[in-house]
Amino acid sequence: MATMADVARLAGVSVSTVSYALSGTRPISLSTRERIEQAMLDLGYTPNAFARGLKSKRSRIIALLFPAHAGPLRLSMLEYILGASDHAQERGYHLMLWTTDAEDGEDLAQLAGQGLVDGALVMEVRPRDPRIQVLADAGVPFTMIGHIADPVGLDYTDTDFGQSARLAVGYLAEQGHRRLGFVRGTRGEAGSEGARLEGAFREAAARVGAELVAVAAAETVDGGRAAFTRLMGCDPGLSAIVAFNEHAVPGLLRAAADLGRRIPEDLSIMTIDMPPHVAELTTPPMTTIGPSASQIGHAAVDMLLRRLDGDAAPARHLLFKGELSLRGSCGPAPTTDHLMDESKY
Amino acid sequence: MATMADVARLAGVSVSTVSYALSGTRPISLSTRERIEQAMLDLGYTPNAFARGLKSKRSRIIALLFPAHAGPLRLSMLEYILGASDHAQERGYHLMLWTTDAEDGEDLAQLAGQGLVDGALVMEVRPRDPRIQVLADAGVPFTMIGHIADPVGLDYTDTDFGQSARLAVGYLAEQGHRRLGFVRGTRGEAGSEGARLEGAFREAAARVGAELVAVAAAETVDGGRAAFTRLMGCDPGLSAIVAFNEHAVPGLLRAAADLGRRIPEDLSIMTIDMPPHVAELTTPPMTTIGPSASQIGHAAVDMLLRRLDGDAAPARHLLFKGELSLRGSCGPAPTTDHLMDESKY
DNA sequence: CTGAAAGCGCTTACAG
DNA sequence: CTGAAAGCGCTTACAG
Repeated sequence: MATMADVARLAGVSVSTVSYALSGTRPISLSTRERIEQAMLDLGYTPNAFARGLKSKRSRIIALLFPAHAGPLRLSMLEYILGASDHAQERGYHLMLWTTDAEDGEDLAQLAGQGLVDGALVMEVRPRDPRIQVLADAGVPFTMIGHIADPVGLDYTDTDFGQSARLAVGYLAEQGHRRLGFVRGTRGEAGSEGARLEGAFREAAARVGAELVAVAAAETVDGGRAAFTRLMGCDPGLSAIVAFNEHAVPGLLRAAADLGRRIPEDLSIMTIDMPPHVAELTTPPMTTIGPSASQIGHAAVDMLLRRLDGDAAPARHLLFKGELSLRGSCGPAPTTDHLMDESKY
Repeated sequence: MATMADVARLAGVSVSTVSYALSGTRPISLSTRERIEQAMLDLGYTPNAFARGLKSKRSRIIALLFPAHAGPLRLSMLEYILGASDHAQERGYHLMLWTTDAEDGEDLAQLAGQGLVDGALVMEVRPRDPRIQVLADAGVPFTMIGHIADPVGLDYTDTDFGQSARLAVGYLAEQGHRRLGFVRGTRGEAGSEGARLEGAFREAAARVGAELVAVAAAETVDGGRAAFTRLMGCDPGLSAIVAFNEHAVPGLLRAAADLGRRIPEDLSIMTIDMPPHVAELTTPPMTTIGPSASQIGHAAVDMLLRRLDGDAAPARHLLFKGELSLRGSCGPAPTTDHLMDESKY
């Protein structure tokens, strides 16, 4: 590999001149610049990333913290990762994947201490996520995708849960649904995504005068079945279910089929954050709601790089609107339910 | 951040002694070692990765080349990535994600030239993949997941297509299927995964005396529908379809339903390389065949690290057996077909 | 068993 | 507009 000294020699200048030509941080005469550029081309020169990082204290590497073992995988996770990675590379940064769970914080402190990364993106953030404190202590700037219970002073990107819930419930209400079910995952502690989204749906339902029962489901087929049974136990008359738990969807569908409930004629089902190709696999294909995961990943990188560029503005919280993708799993509420509803009044 | 000089000062030794204590490359007296370890703990010392990389010419970083825009995403890709990342971290390496397509090779040559990575893992390898030459020219050791048309002298891990095809066809033959359909993706040039797997299925079918018709399908719902129509046009009597194209599965299922073909009573469908949670989404759930993606990612890292440790053995080709996961989408061949078959003789 | 010193390839004040 | 030189924080012969 050619070094900067090689380039300087070939161009007949000093290494510092080569360095300045490369960074553009001081004026270089045209003829000198041209000789340097030619020399770099001739030698196939690429600056050594380690020397640069050692001296400049900037590595142009950002870490993506993804706790791979914290739960089942979903395709949307890959979309976040690729959205972030693509944009980091566009901006001239490398993206390093840290998949150790680092729950104890020990490993993560190690990693952060190496000075390898300029900043970090934190995925799958939980209400009291120990990683946040570790990063703060290590002085590593970071942006969250999602957020901890108390995100004051911290940058994050997230789904606009309020808007998503209003959009979903509004659509279902238009279709005549007045009794809704909501299924989240098992990790529903206060402040978790599941809990926040459930709250948003409750509010949205109240706003349109609909009833809502919510249950948690394990991220398995049986979990979905059990959730369906519990929902129907709570409200046998519910006509639509919103699932914030991709892995419970097969169980929901099968339990419904076992009871002879046709979808969408007897029961509507909507899923949150399920990518199109996955949504097409069910029969009928799933109507879904959610923001673009790759867009969120992209925006998280932008937020982080802004901090790395020295922006000292107050913390930003960037929310992304969910979009409704109509497929076949939602339809008008069944008429019999309408009659039942009306007979109550 | 504490430096090695800080540790040396606190422990009352020279920096070189600290360095040797850390690397273990020369004997250090117990008392000295203890003082050094205590000092490192007290200071929360972590070696600076850049200084280490600059001096030692080893970064302990490997790149994972994943062309994010080369086609639609599948969950198994995330499994490869996480399998590789996890194992790299276990072995003390960092994994850097390179998702630029780098088809022209220019970007990739840039990246490889920075000296940032000790080696690379190449995913989604195509028969004549320009990335391979770029890496070879840059002197970056690498391991492929999949392989180019002529992989002589190159390390790779891959699915054992022959075994997978024999297992799949053997199972279908046991169930009485004698006329099979095969659906691959659009990129079916000679030497591609699709072409190789198709060849393996042809051989396996011939071995058990079954007929096989193969078609390509676009990675869309409509692509799947069109493929179904073409298959049925070629052989209206086929009773089982193997899909090496996850994205075409919804179209296949719907086209079959449109013709009133029940699954699995009238038609069996099997999918290659579809993760369990995705396989559960269809009705009935998909019977699948394939190796563990995370295992392949893990093994690819092992292969690469062995080279980085100086292993000069001949190139290794490591094939992984596919496993059959029986779910609901395959069953015995319909009896009417049996009768039709027999009436021919 | 331990230390002093050179040097990896850059960046960046300092000097002209 | 350009150069000589210090120094980033390590590793590793060289010397004892």
